[in-house]
Amino acid sequence: MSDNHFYHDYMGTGGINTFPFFGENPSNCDQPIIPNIQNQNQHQFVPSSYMSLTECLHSSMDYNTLSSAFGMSCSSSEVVCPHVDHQDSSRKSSVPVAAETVLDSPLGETSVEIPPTPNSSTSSTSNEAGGQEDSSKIKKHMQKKGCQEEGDDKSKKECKAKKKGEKKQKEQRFAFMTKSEIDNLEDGYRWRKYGQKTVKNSNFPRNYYRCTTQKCGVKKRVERSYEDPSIVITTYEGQHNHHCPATLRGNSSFLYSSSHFMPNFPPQLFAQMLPPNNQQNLLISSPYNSRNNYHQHQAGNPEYSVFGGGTDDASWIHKQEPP
DNA sequence: CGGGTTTGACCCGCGC
DNA sequence: GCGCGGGTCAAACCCG
Repeated sequence: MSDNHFYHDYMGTGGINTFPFFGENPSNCDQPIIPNIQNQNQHQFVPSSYMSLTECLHSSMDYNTLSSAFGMSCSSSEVVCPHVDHQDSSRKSSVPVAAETVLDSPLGETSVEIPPTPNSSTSSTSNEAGGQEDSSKIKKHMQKKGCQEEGDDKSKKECKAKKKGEKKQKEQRFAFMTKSEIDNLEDGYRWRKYGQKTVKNSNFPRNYYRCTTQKCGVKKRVERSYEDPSIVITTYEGQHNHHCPATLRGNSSFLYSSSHFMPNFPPQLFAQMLPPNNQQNLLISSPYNSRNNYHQHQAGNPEYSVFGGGTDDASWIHKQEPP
């Protein structure tokens, strides 16, 4: 089993598909595959040779491009791990998908992209992530008090009708697997745990976290693979509408890169842009890695493509030395 | 005392 | 309609 995988599920396509970089067989998870983005001819952010992370971030590549490179099309925007969702794929496949995705430019400017899909009748901004949570809270509150207190059948019916109308929109999601002994991997953001559930067919509970920043509705789920307990599956939902707190403390070019330029993009994703064949890769531990280790790796090193392995967090990225 | 965690209860969507 | 399972709430608790 490799240590670093991404899976992709195209929501709304009627079933679970794997992340494009992994081919068509979900069971391919055992084969570590570095994204060959060059082959994704519709994606233009990768030049003829691999670029450095910094180059990537300073290039015309934006969240949009990146997200599409990762298969996060705007109309189908969930990346999931089959280990997590296979067991429940029948449910998932019928979940409606948000028709639009909020994308952040490399400079942190938020833009709204509305894809030309029939479902794209609404639009949203990243700030609505928090608003969505607020509304759901209100909704809950209404359910518990408002609707019940009003009492008469008419208002109850109206309440129900309203609920039917406002079908819950799915936030953009993606999941990744990391080999780690630590469940809650440090990613620079501050999270508050709000729930824990036992998962069917798994000995390990699933933990629910919410970004502690006010009005940021980003959530993440953390669980261990029931197939390989050493693997942590982290699922992010939504997009941060603020800078990474660790960035604000300001202590690393890495944070600057991943969080300033692409504040909503988890650092771990950058690890997927690794050049598979460059000779000198620096594995840089994240500055918010408590151990603050720095490691140098060579191509062919068995630890290559491992991020998080050997330390207590998975926030490593590879950096290509300039030619 | 404020902020985070725990955990039982509740809600909701889905399949049967 | 019912039961199941995932997701969320919120009171109680913990900790620095």
